[in-house]
Amino acid sequence: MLELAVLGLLNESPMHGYELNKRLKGVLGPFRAISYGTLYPCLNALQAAGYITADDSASEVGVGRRKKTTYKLTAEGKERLQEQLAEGGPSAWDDESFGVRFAFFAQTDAETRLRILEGRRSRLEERQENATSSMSTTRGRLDRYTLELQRHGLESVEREVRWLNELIATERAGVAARPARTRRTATPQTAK
Amino acid sequence: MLELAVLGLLNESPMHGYELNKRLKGVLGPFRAISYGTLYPCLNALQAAGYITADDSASEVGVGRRKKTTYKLTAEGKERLQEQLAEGGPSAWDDESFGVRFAFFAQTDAETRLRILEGRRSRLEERQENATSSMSTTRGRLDRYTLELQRHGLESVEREVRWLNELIATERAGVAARPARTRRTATPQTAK
DNA sequence: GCGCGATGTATCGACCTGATACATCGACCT
DNA sequence: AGGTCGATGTATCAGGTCGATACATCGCGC
Repeated sequence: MLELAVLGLLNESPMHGYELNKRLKGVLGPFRAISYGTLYPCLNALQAAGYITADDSASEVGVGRRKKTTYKLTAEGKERLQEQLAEGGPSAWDDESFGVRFAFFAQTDAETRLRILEGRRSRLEERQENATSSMSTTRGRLDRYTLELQRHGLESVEREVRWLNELIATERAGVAARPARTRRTATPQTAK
Repeated sequence: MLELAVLGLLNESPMHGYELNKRLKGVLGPFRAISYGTLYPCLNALQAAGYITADDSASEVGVGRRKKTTYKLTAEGKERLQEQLAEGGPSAWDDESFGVRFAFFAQTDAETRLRILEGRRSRLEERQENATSSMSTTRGRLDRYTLELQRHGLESVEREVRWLNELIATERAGVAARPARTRRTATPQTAK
């Protein structure tokens, strides 16, 4: 999750932890930043796994120099990123994950984009059912505020579904225009 | 946070951990349930602090009886709940907290309701500014999808602000109708 | 009489957050 | 020059939370 975001950002250009964090909040939401207590351990793990390198540019000029560490993707890191982007499984429809996956859609192939969009939509529809069924169960026994909160929540979900519908339609139109061309030996998909 | 939700729910009626968890998901979002790994430790802490009691109804009929623990608010617990409800500080405008605070608005006095609603709104407006300013900074350098994500996020925030505006208007009208009557010696407010 | 899904309690490792600490840099003020 | 202040930059830790997992009982239908 965070791993994907970091890899994707570093793929655009190498940068410091601090800048990474700022860019991250533009990608994760676009609100909601993550904390350094999460980022730095993640960076260390990524480095240990060989997906990124950490150039410590302080070697010059001896003491007192400000510590700056520039992180860069390795070849393995790029491969890893491609893997992650291609994998559009159920974990990608979560609130948290979806935003990140979507943010890197430009680097994702059309098939995966569609799968993620549709997965997200069905996840949302599932929620609508849960909510409406639980509302009819507790029929009228809630106070005004609780009711209003649920109504607003439900409306938000409906809005997101409509948004997804538009996106899906656009994607399909795009796919129809240049059919299944992703410059890659199409791994034979089991139809539907 | 979770503490408030548990206290508020138990104030309506005593219940088991399992039911508590189900009700919680009706209150926290109304999506997003919390896990038992969070709930039970919290219940234990609450019990240790003397805010709730845990009646273990298995004492009868000897062995093999199914374990059921009914949690109930104590007098201290009710006091604690009132404290928590009255305290409408900055921590209450967070995404997570706000939903819970709102769900118990029926038990909250009008003044606090208004403070929380307005605090939430200013929090949201702050976000709008951040987002729009960072958008003009990175002017045009984002791809189509990132842009679309930000646009949608911003639109959601705008919608919530409008929602809050309506709620605030309603609250004010209500306060105007029965002026400052909360059956409680009005602690002399510094005007405005 | 037997399986199966809902009810019910509980814990553990892995992960994340918010607070905190420390240090340097550039810019502006006096 | 000297000073303060906010942004940049790296890092850790206690405490809280999640998801998975384990166990056991209840009521129901077949």
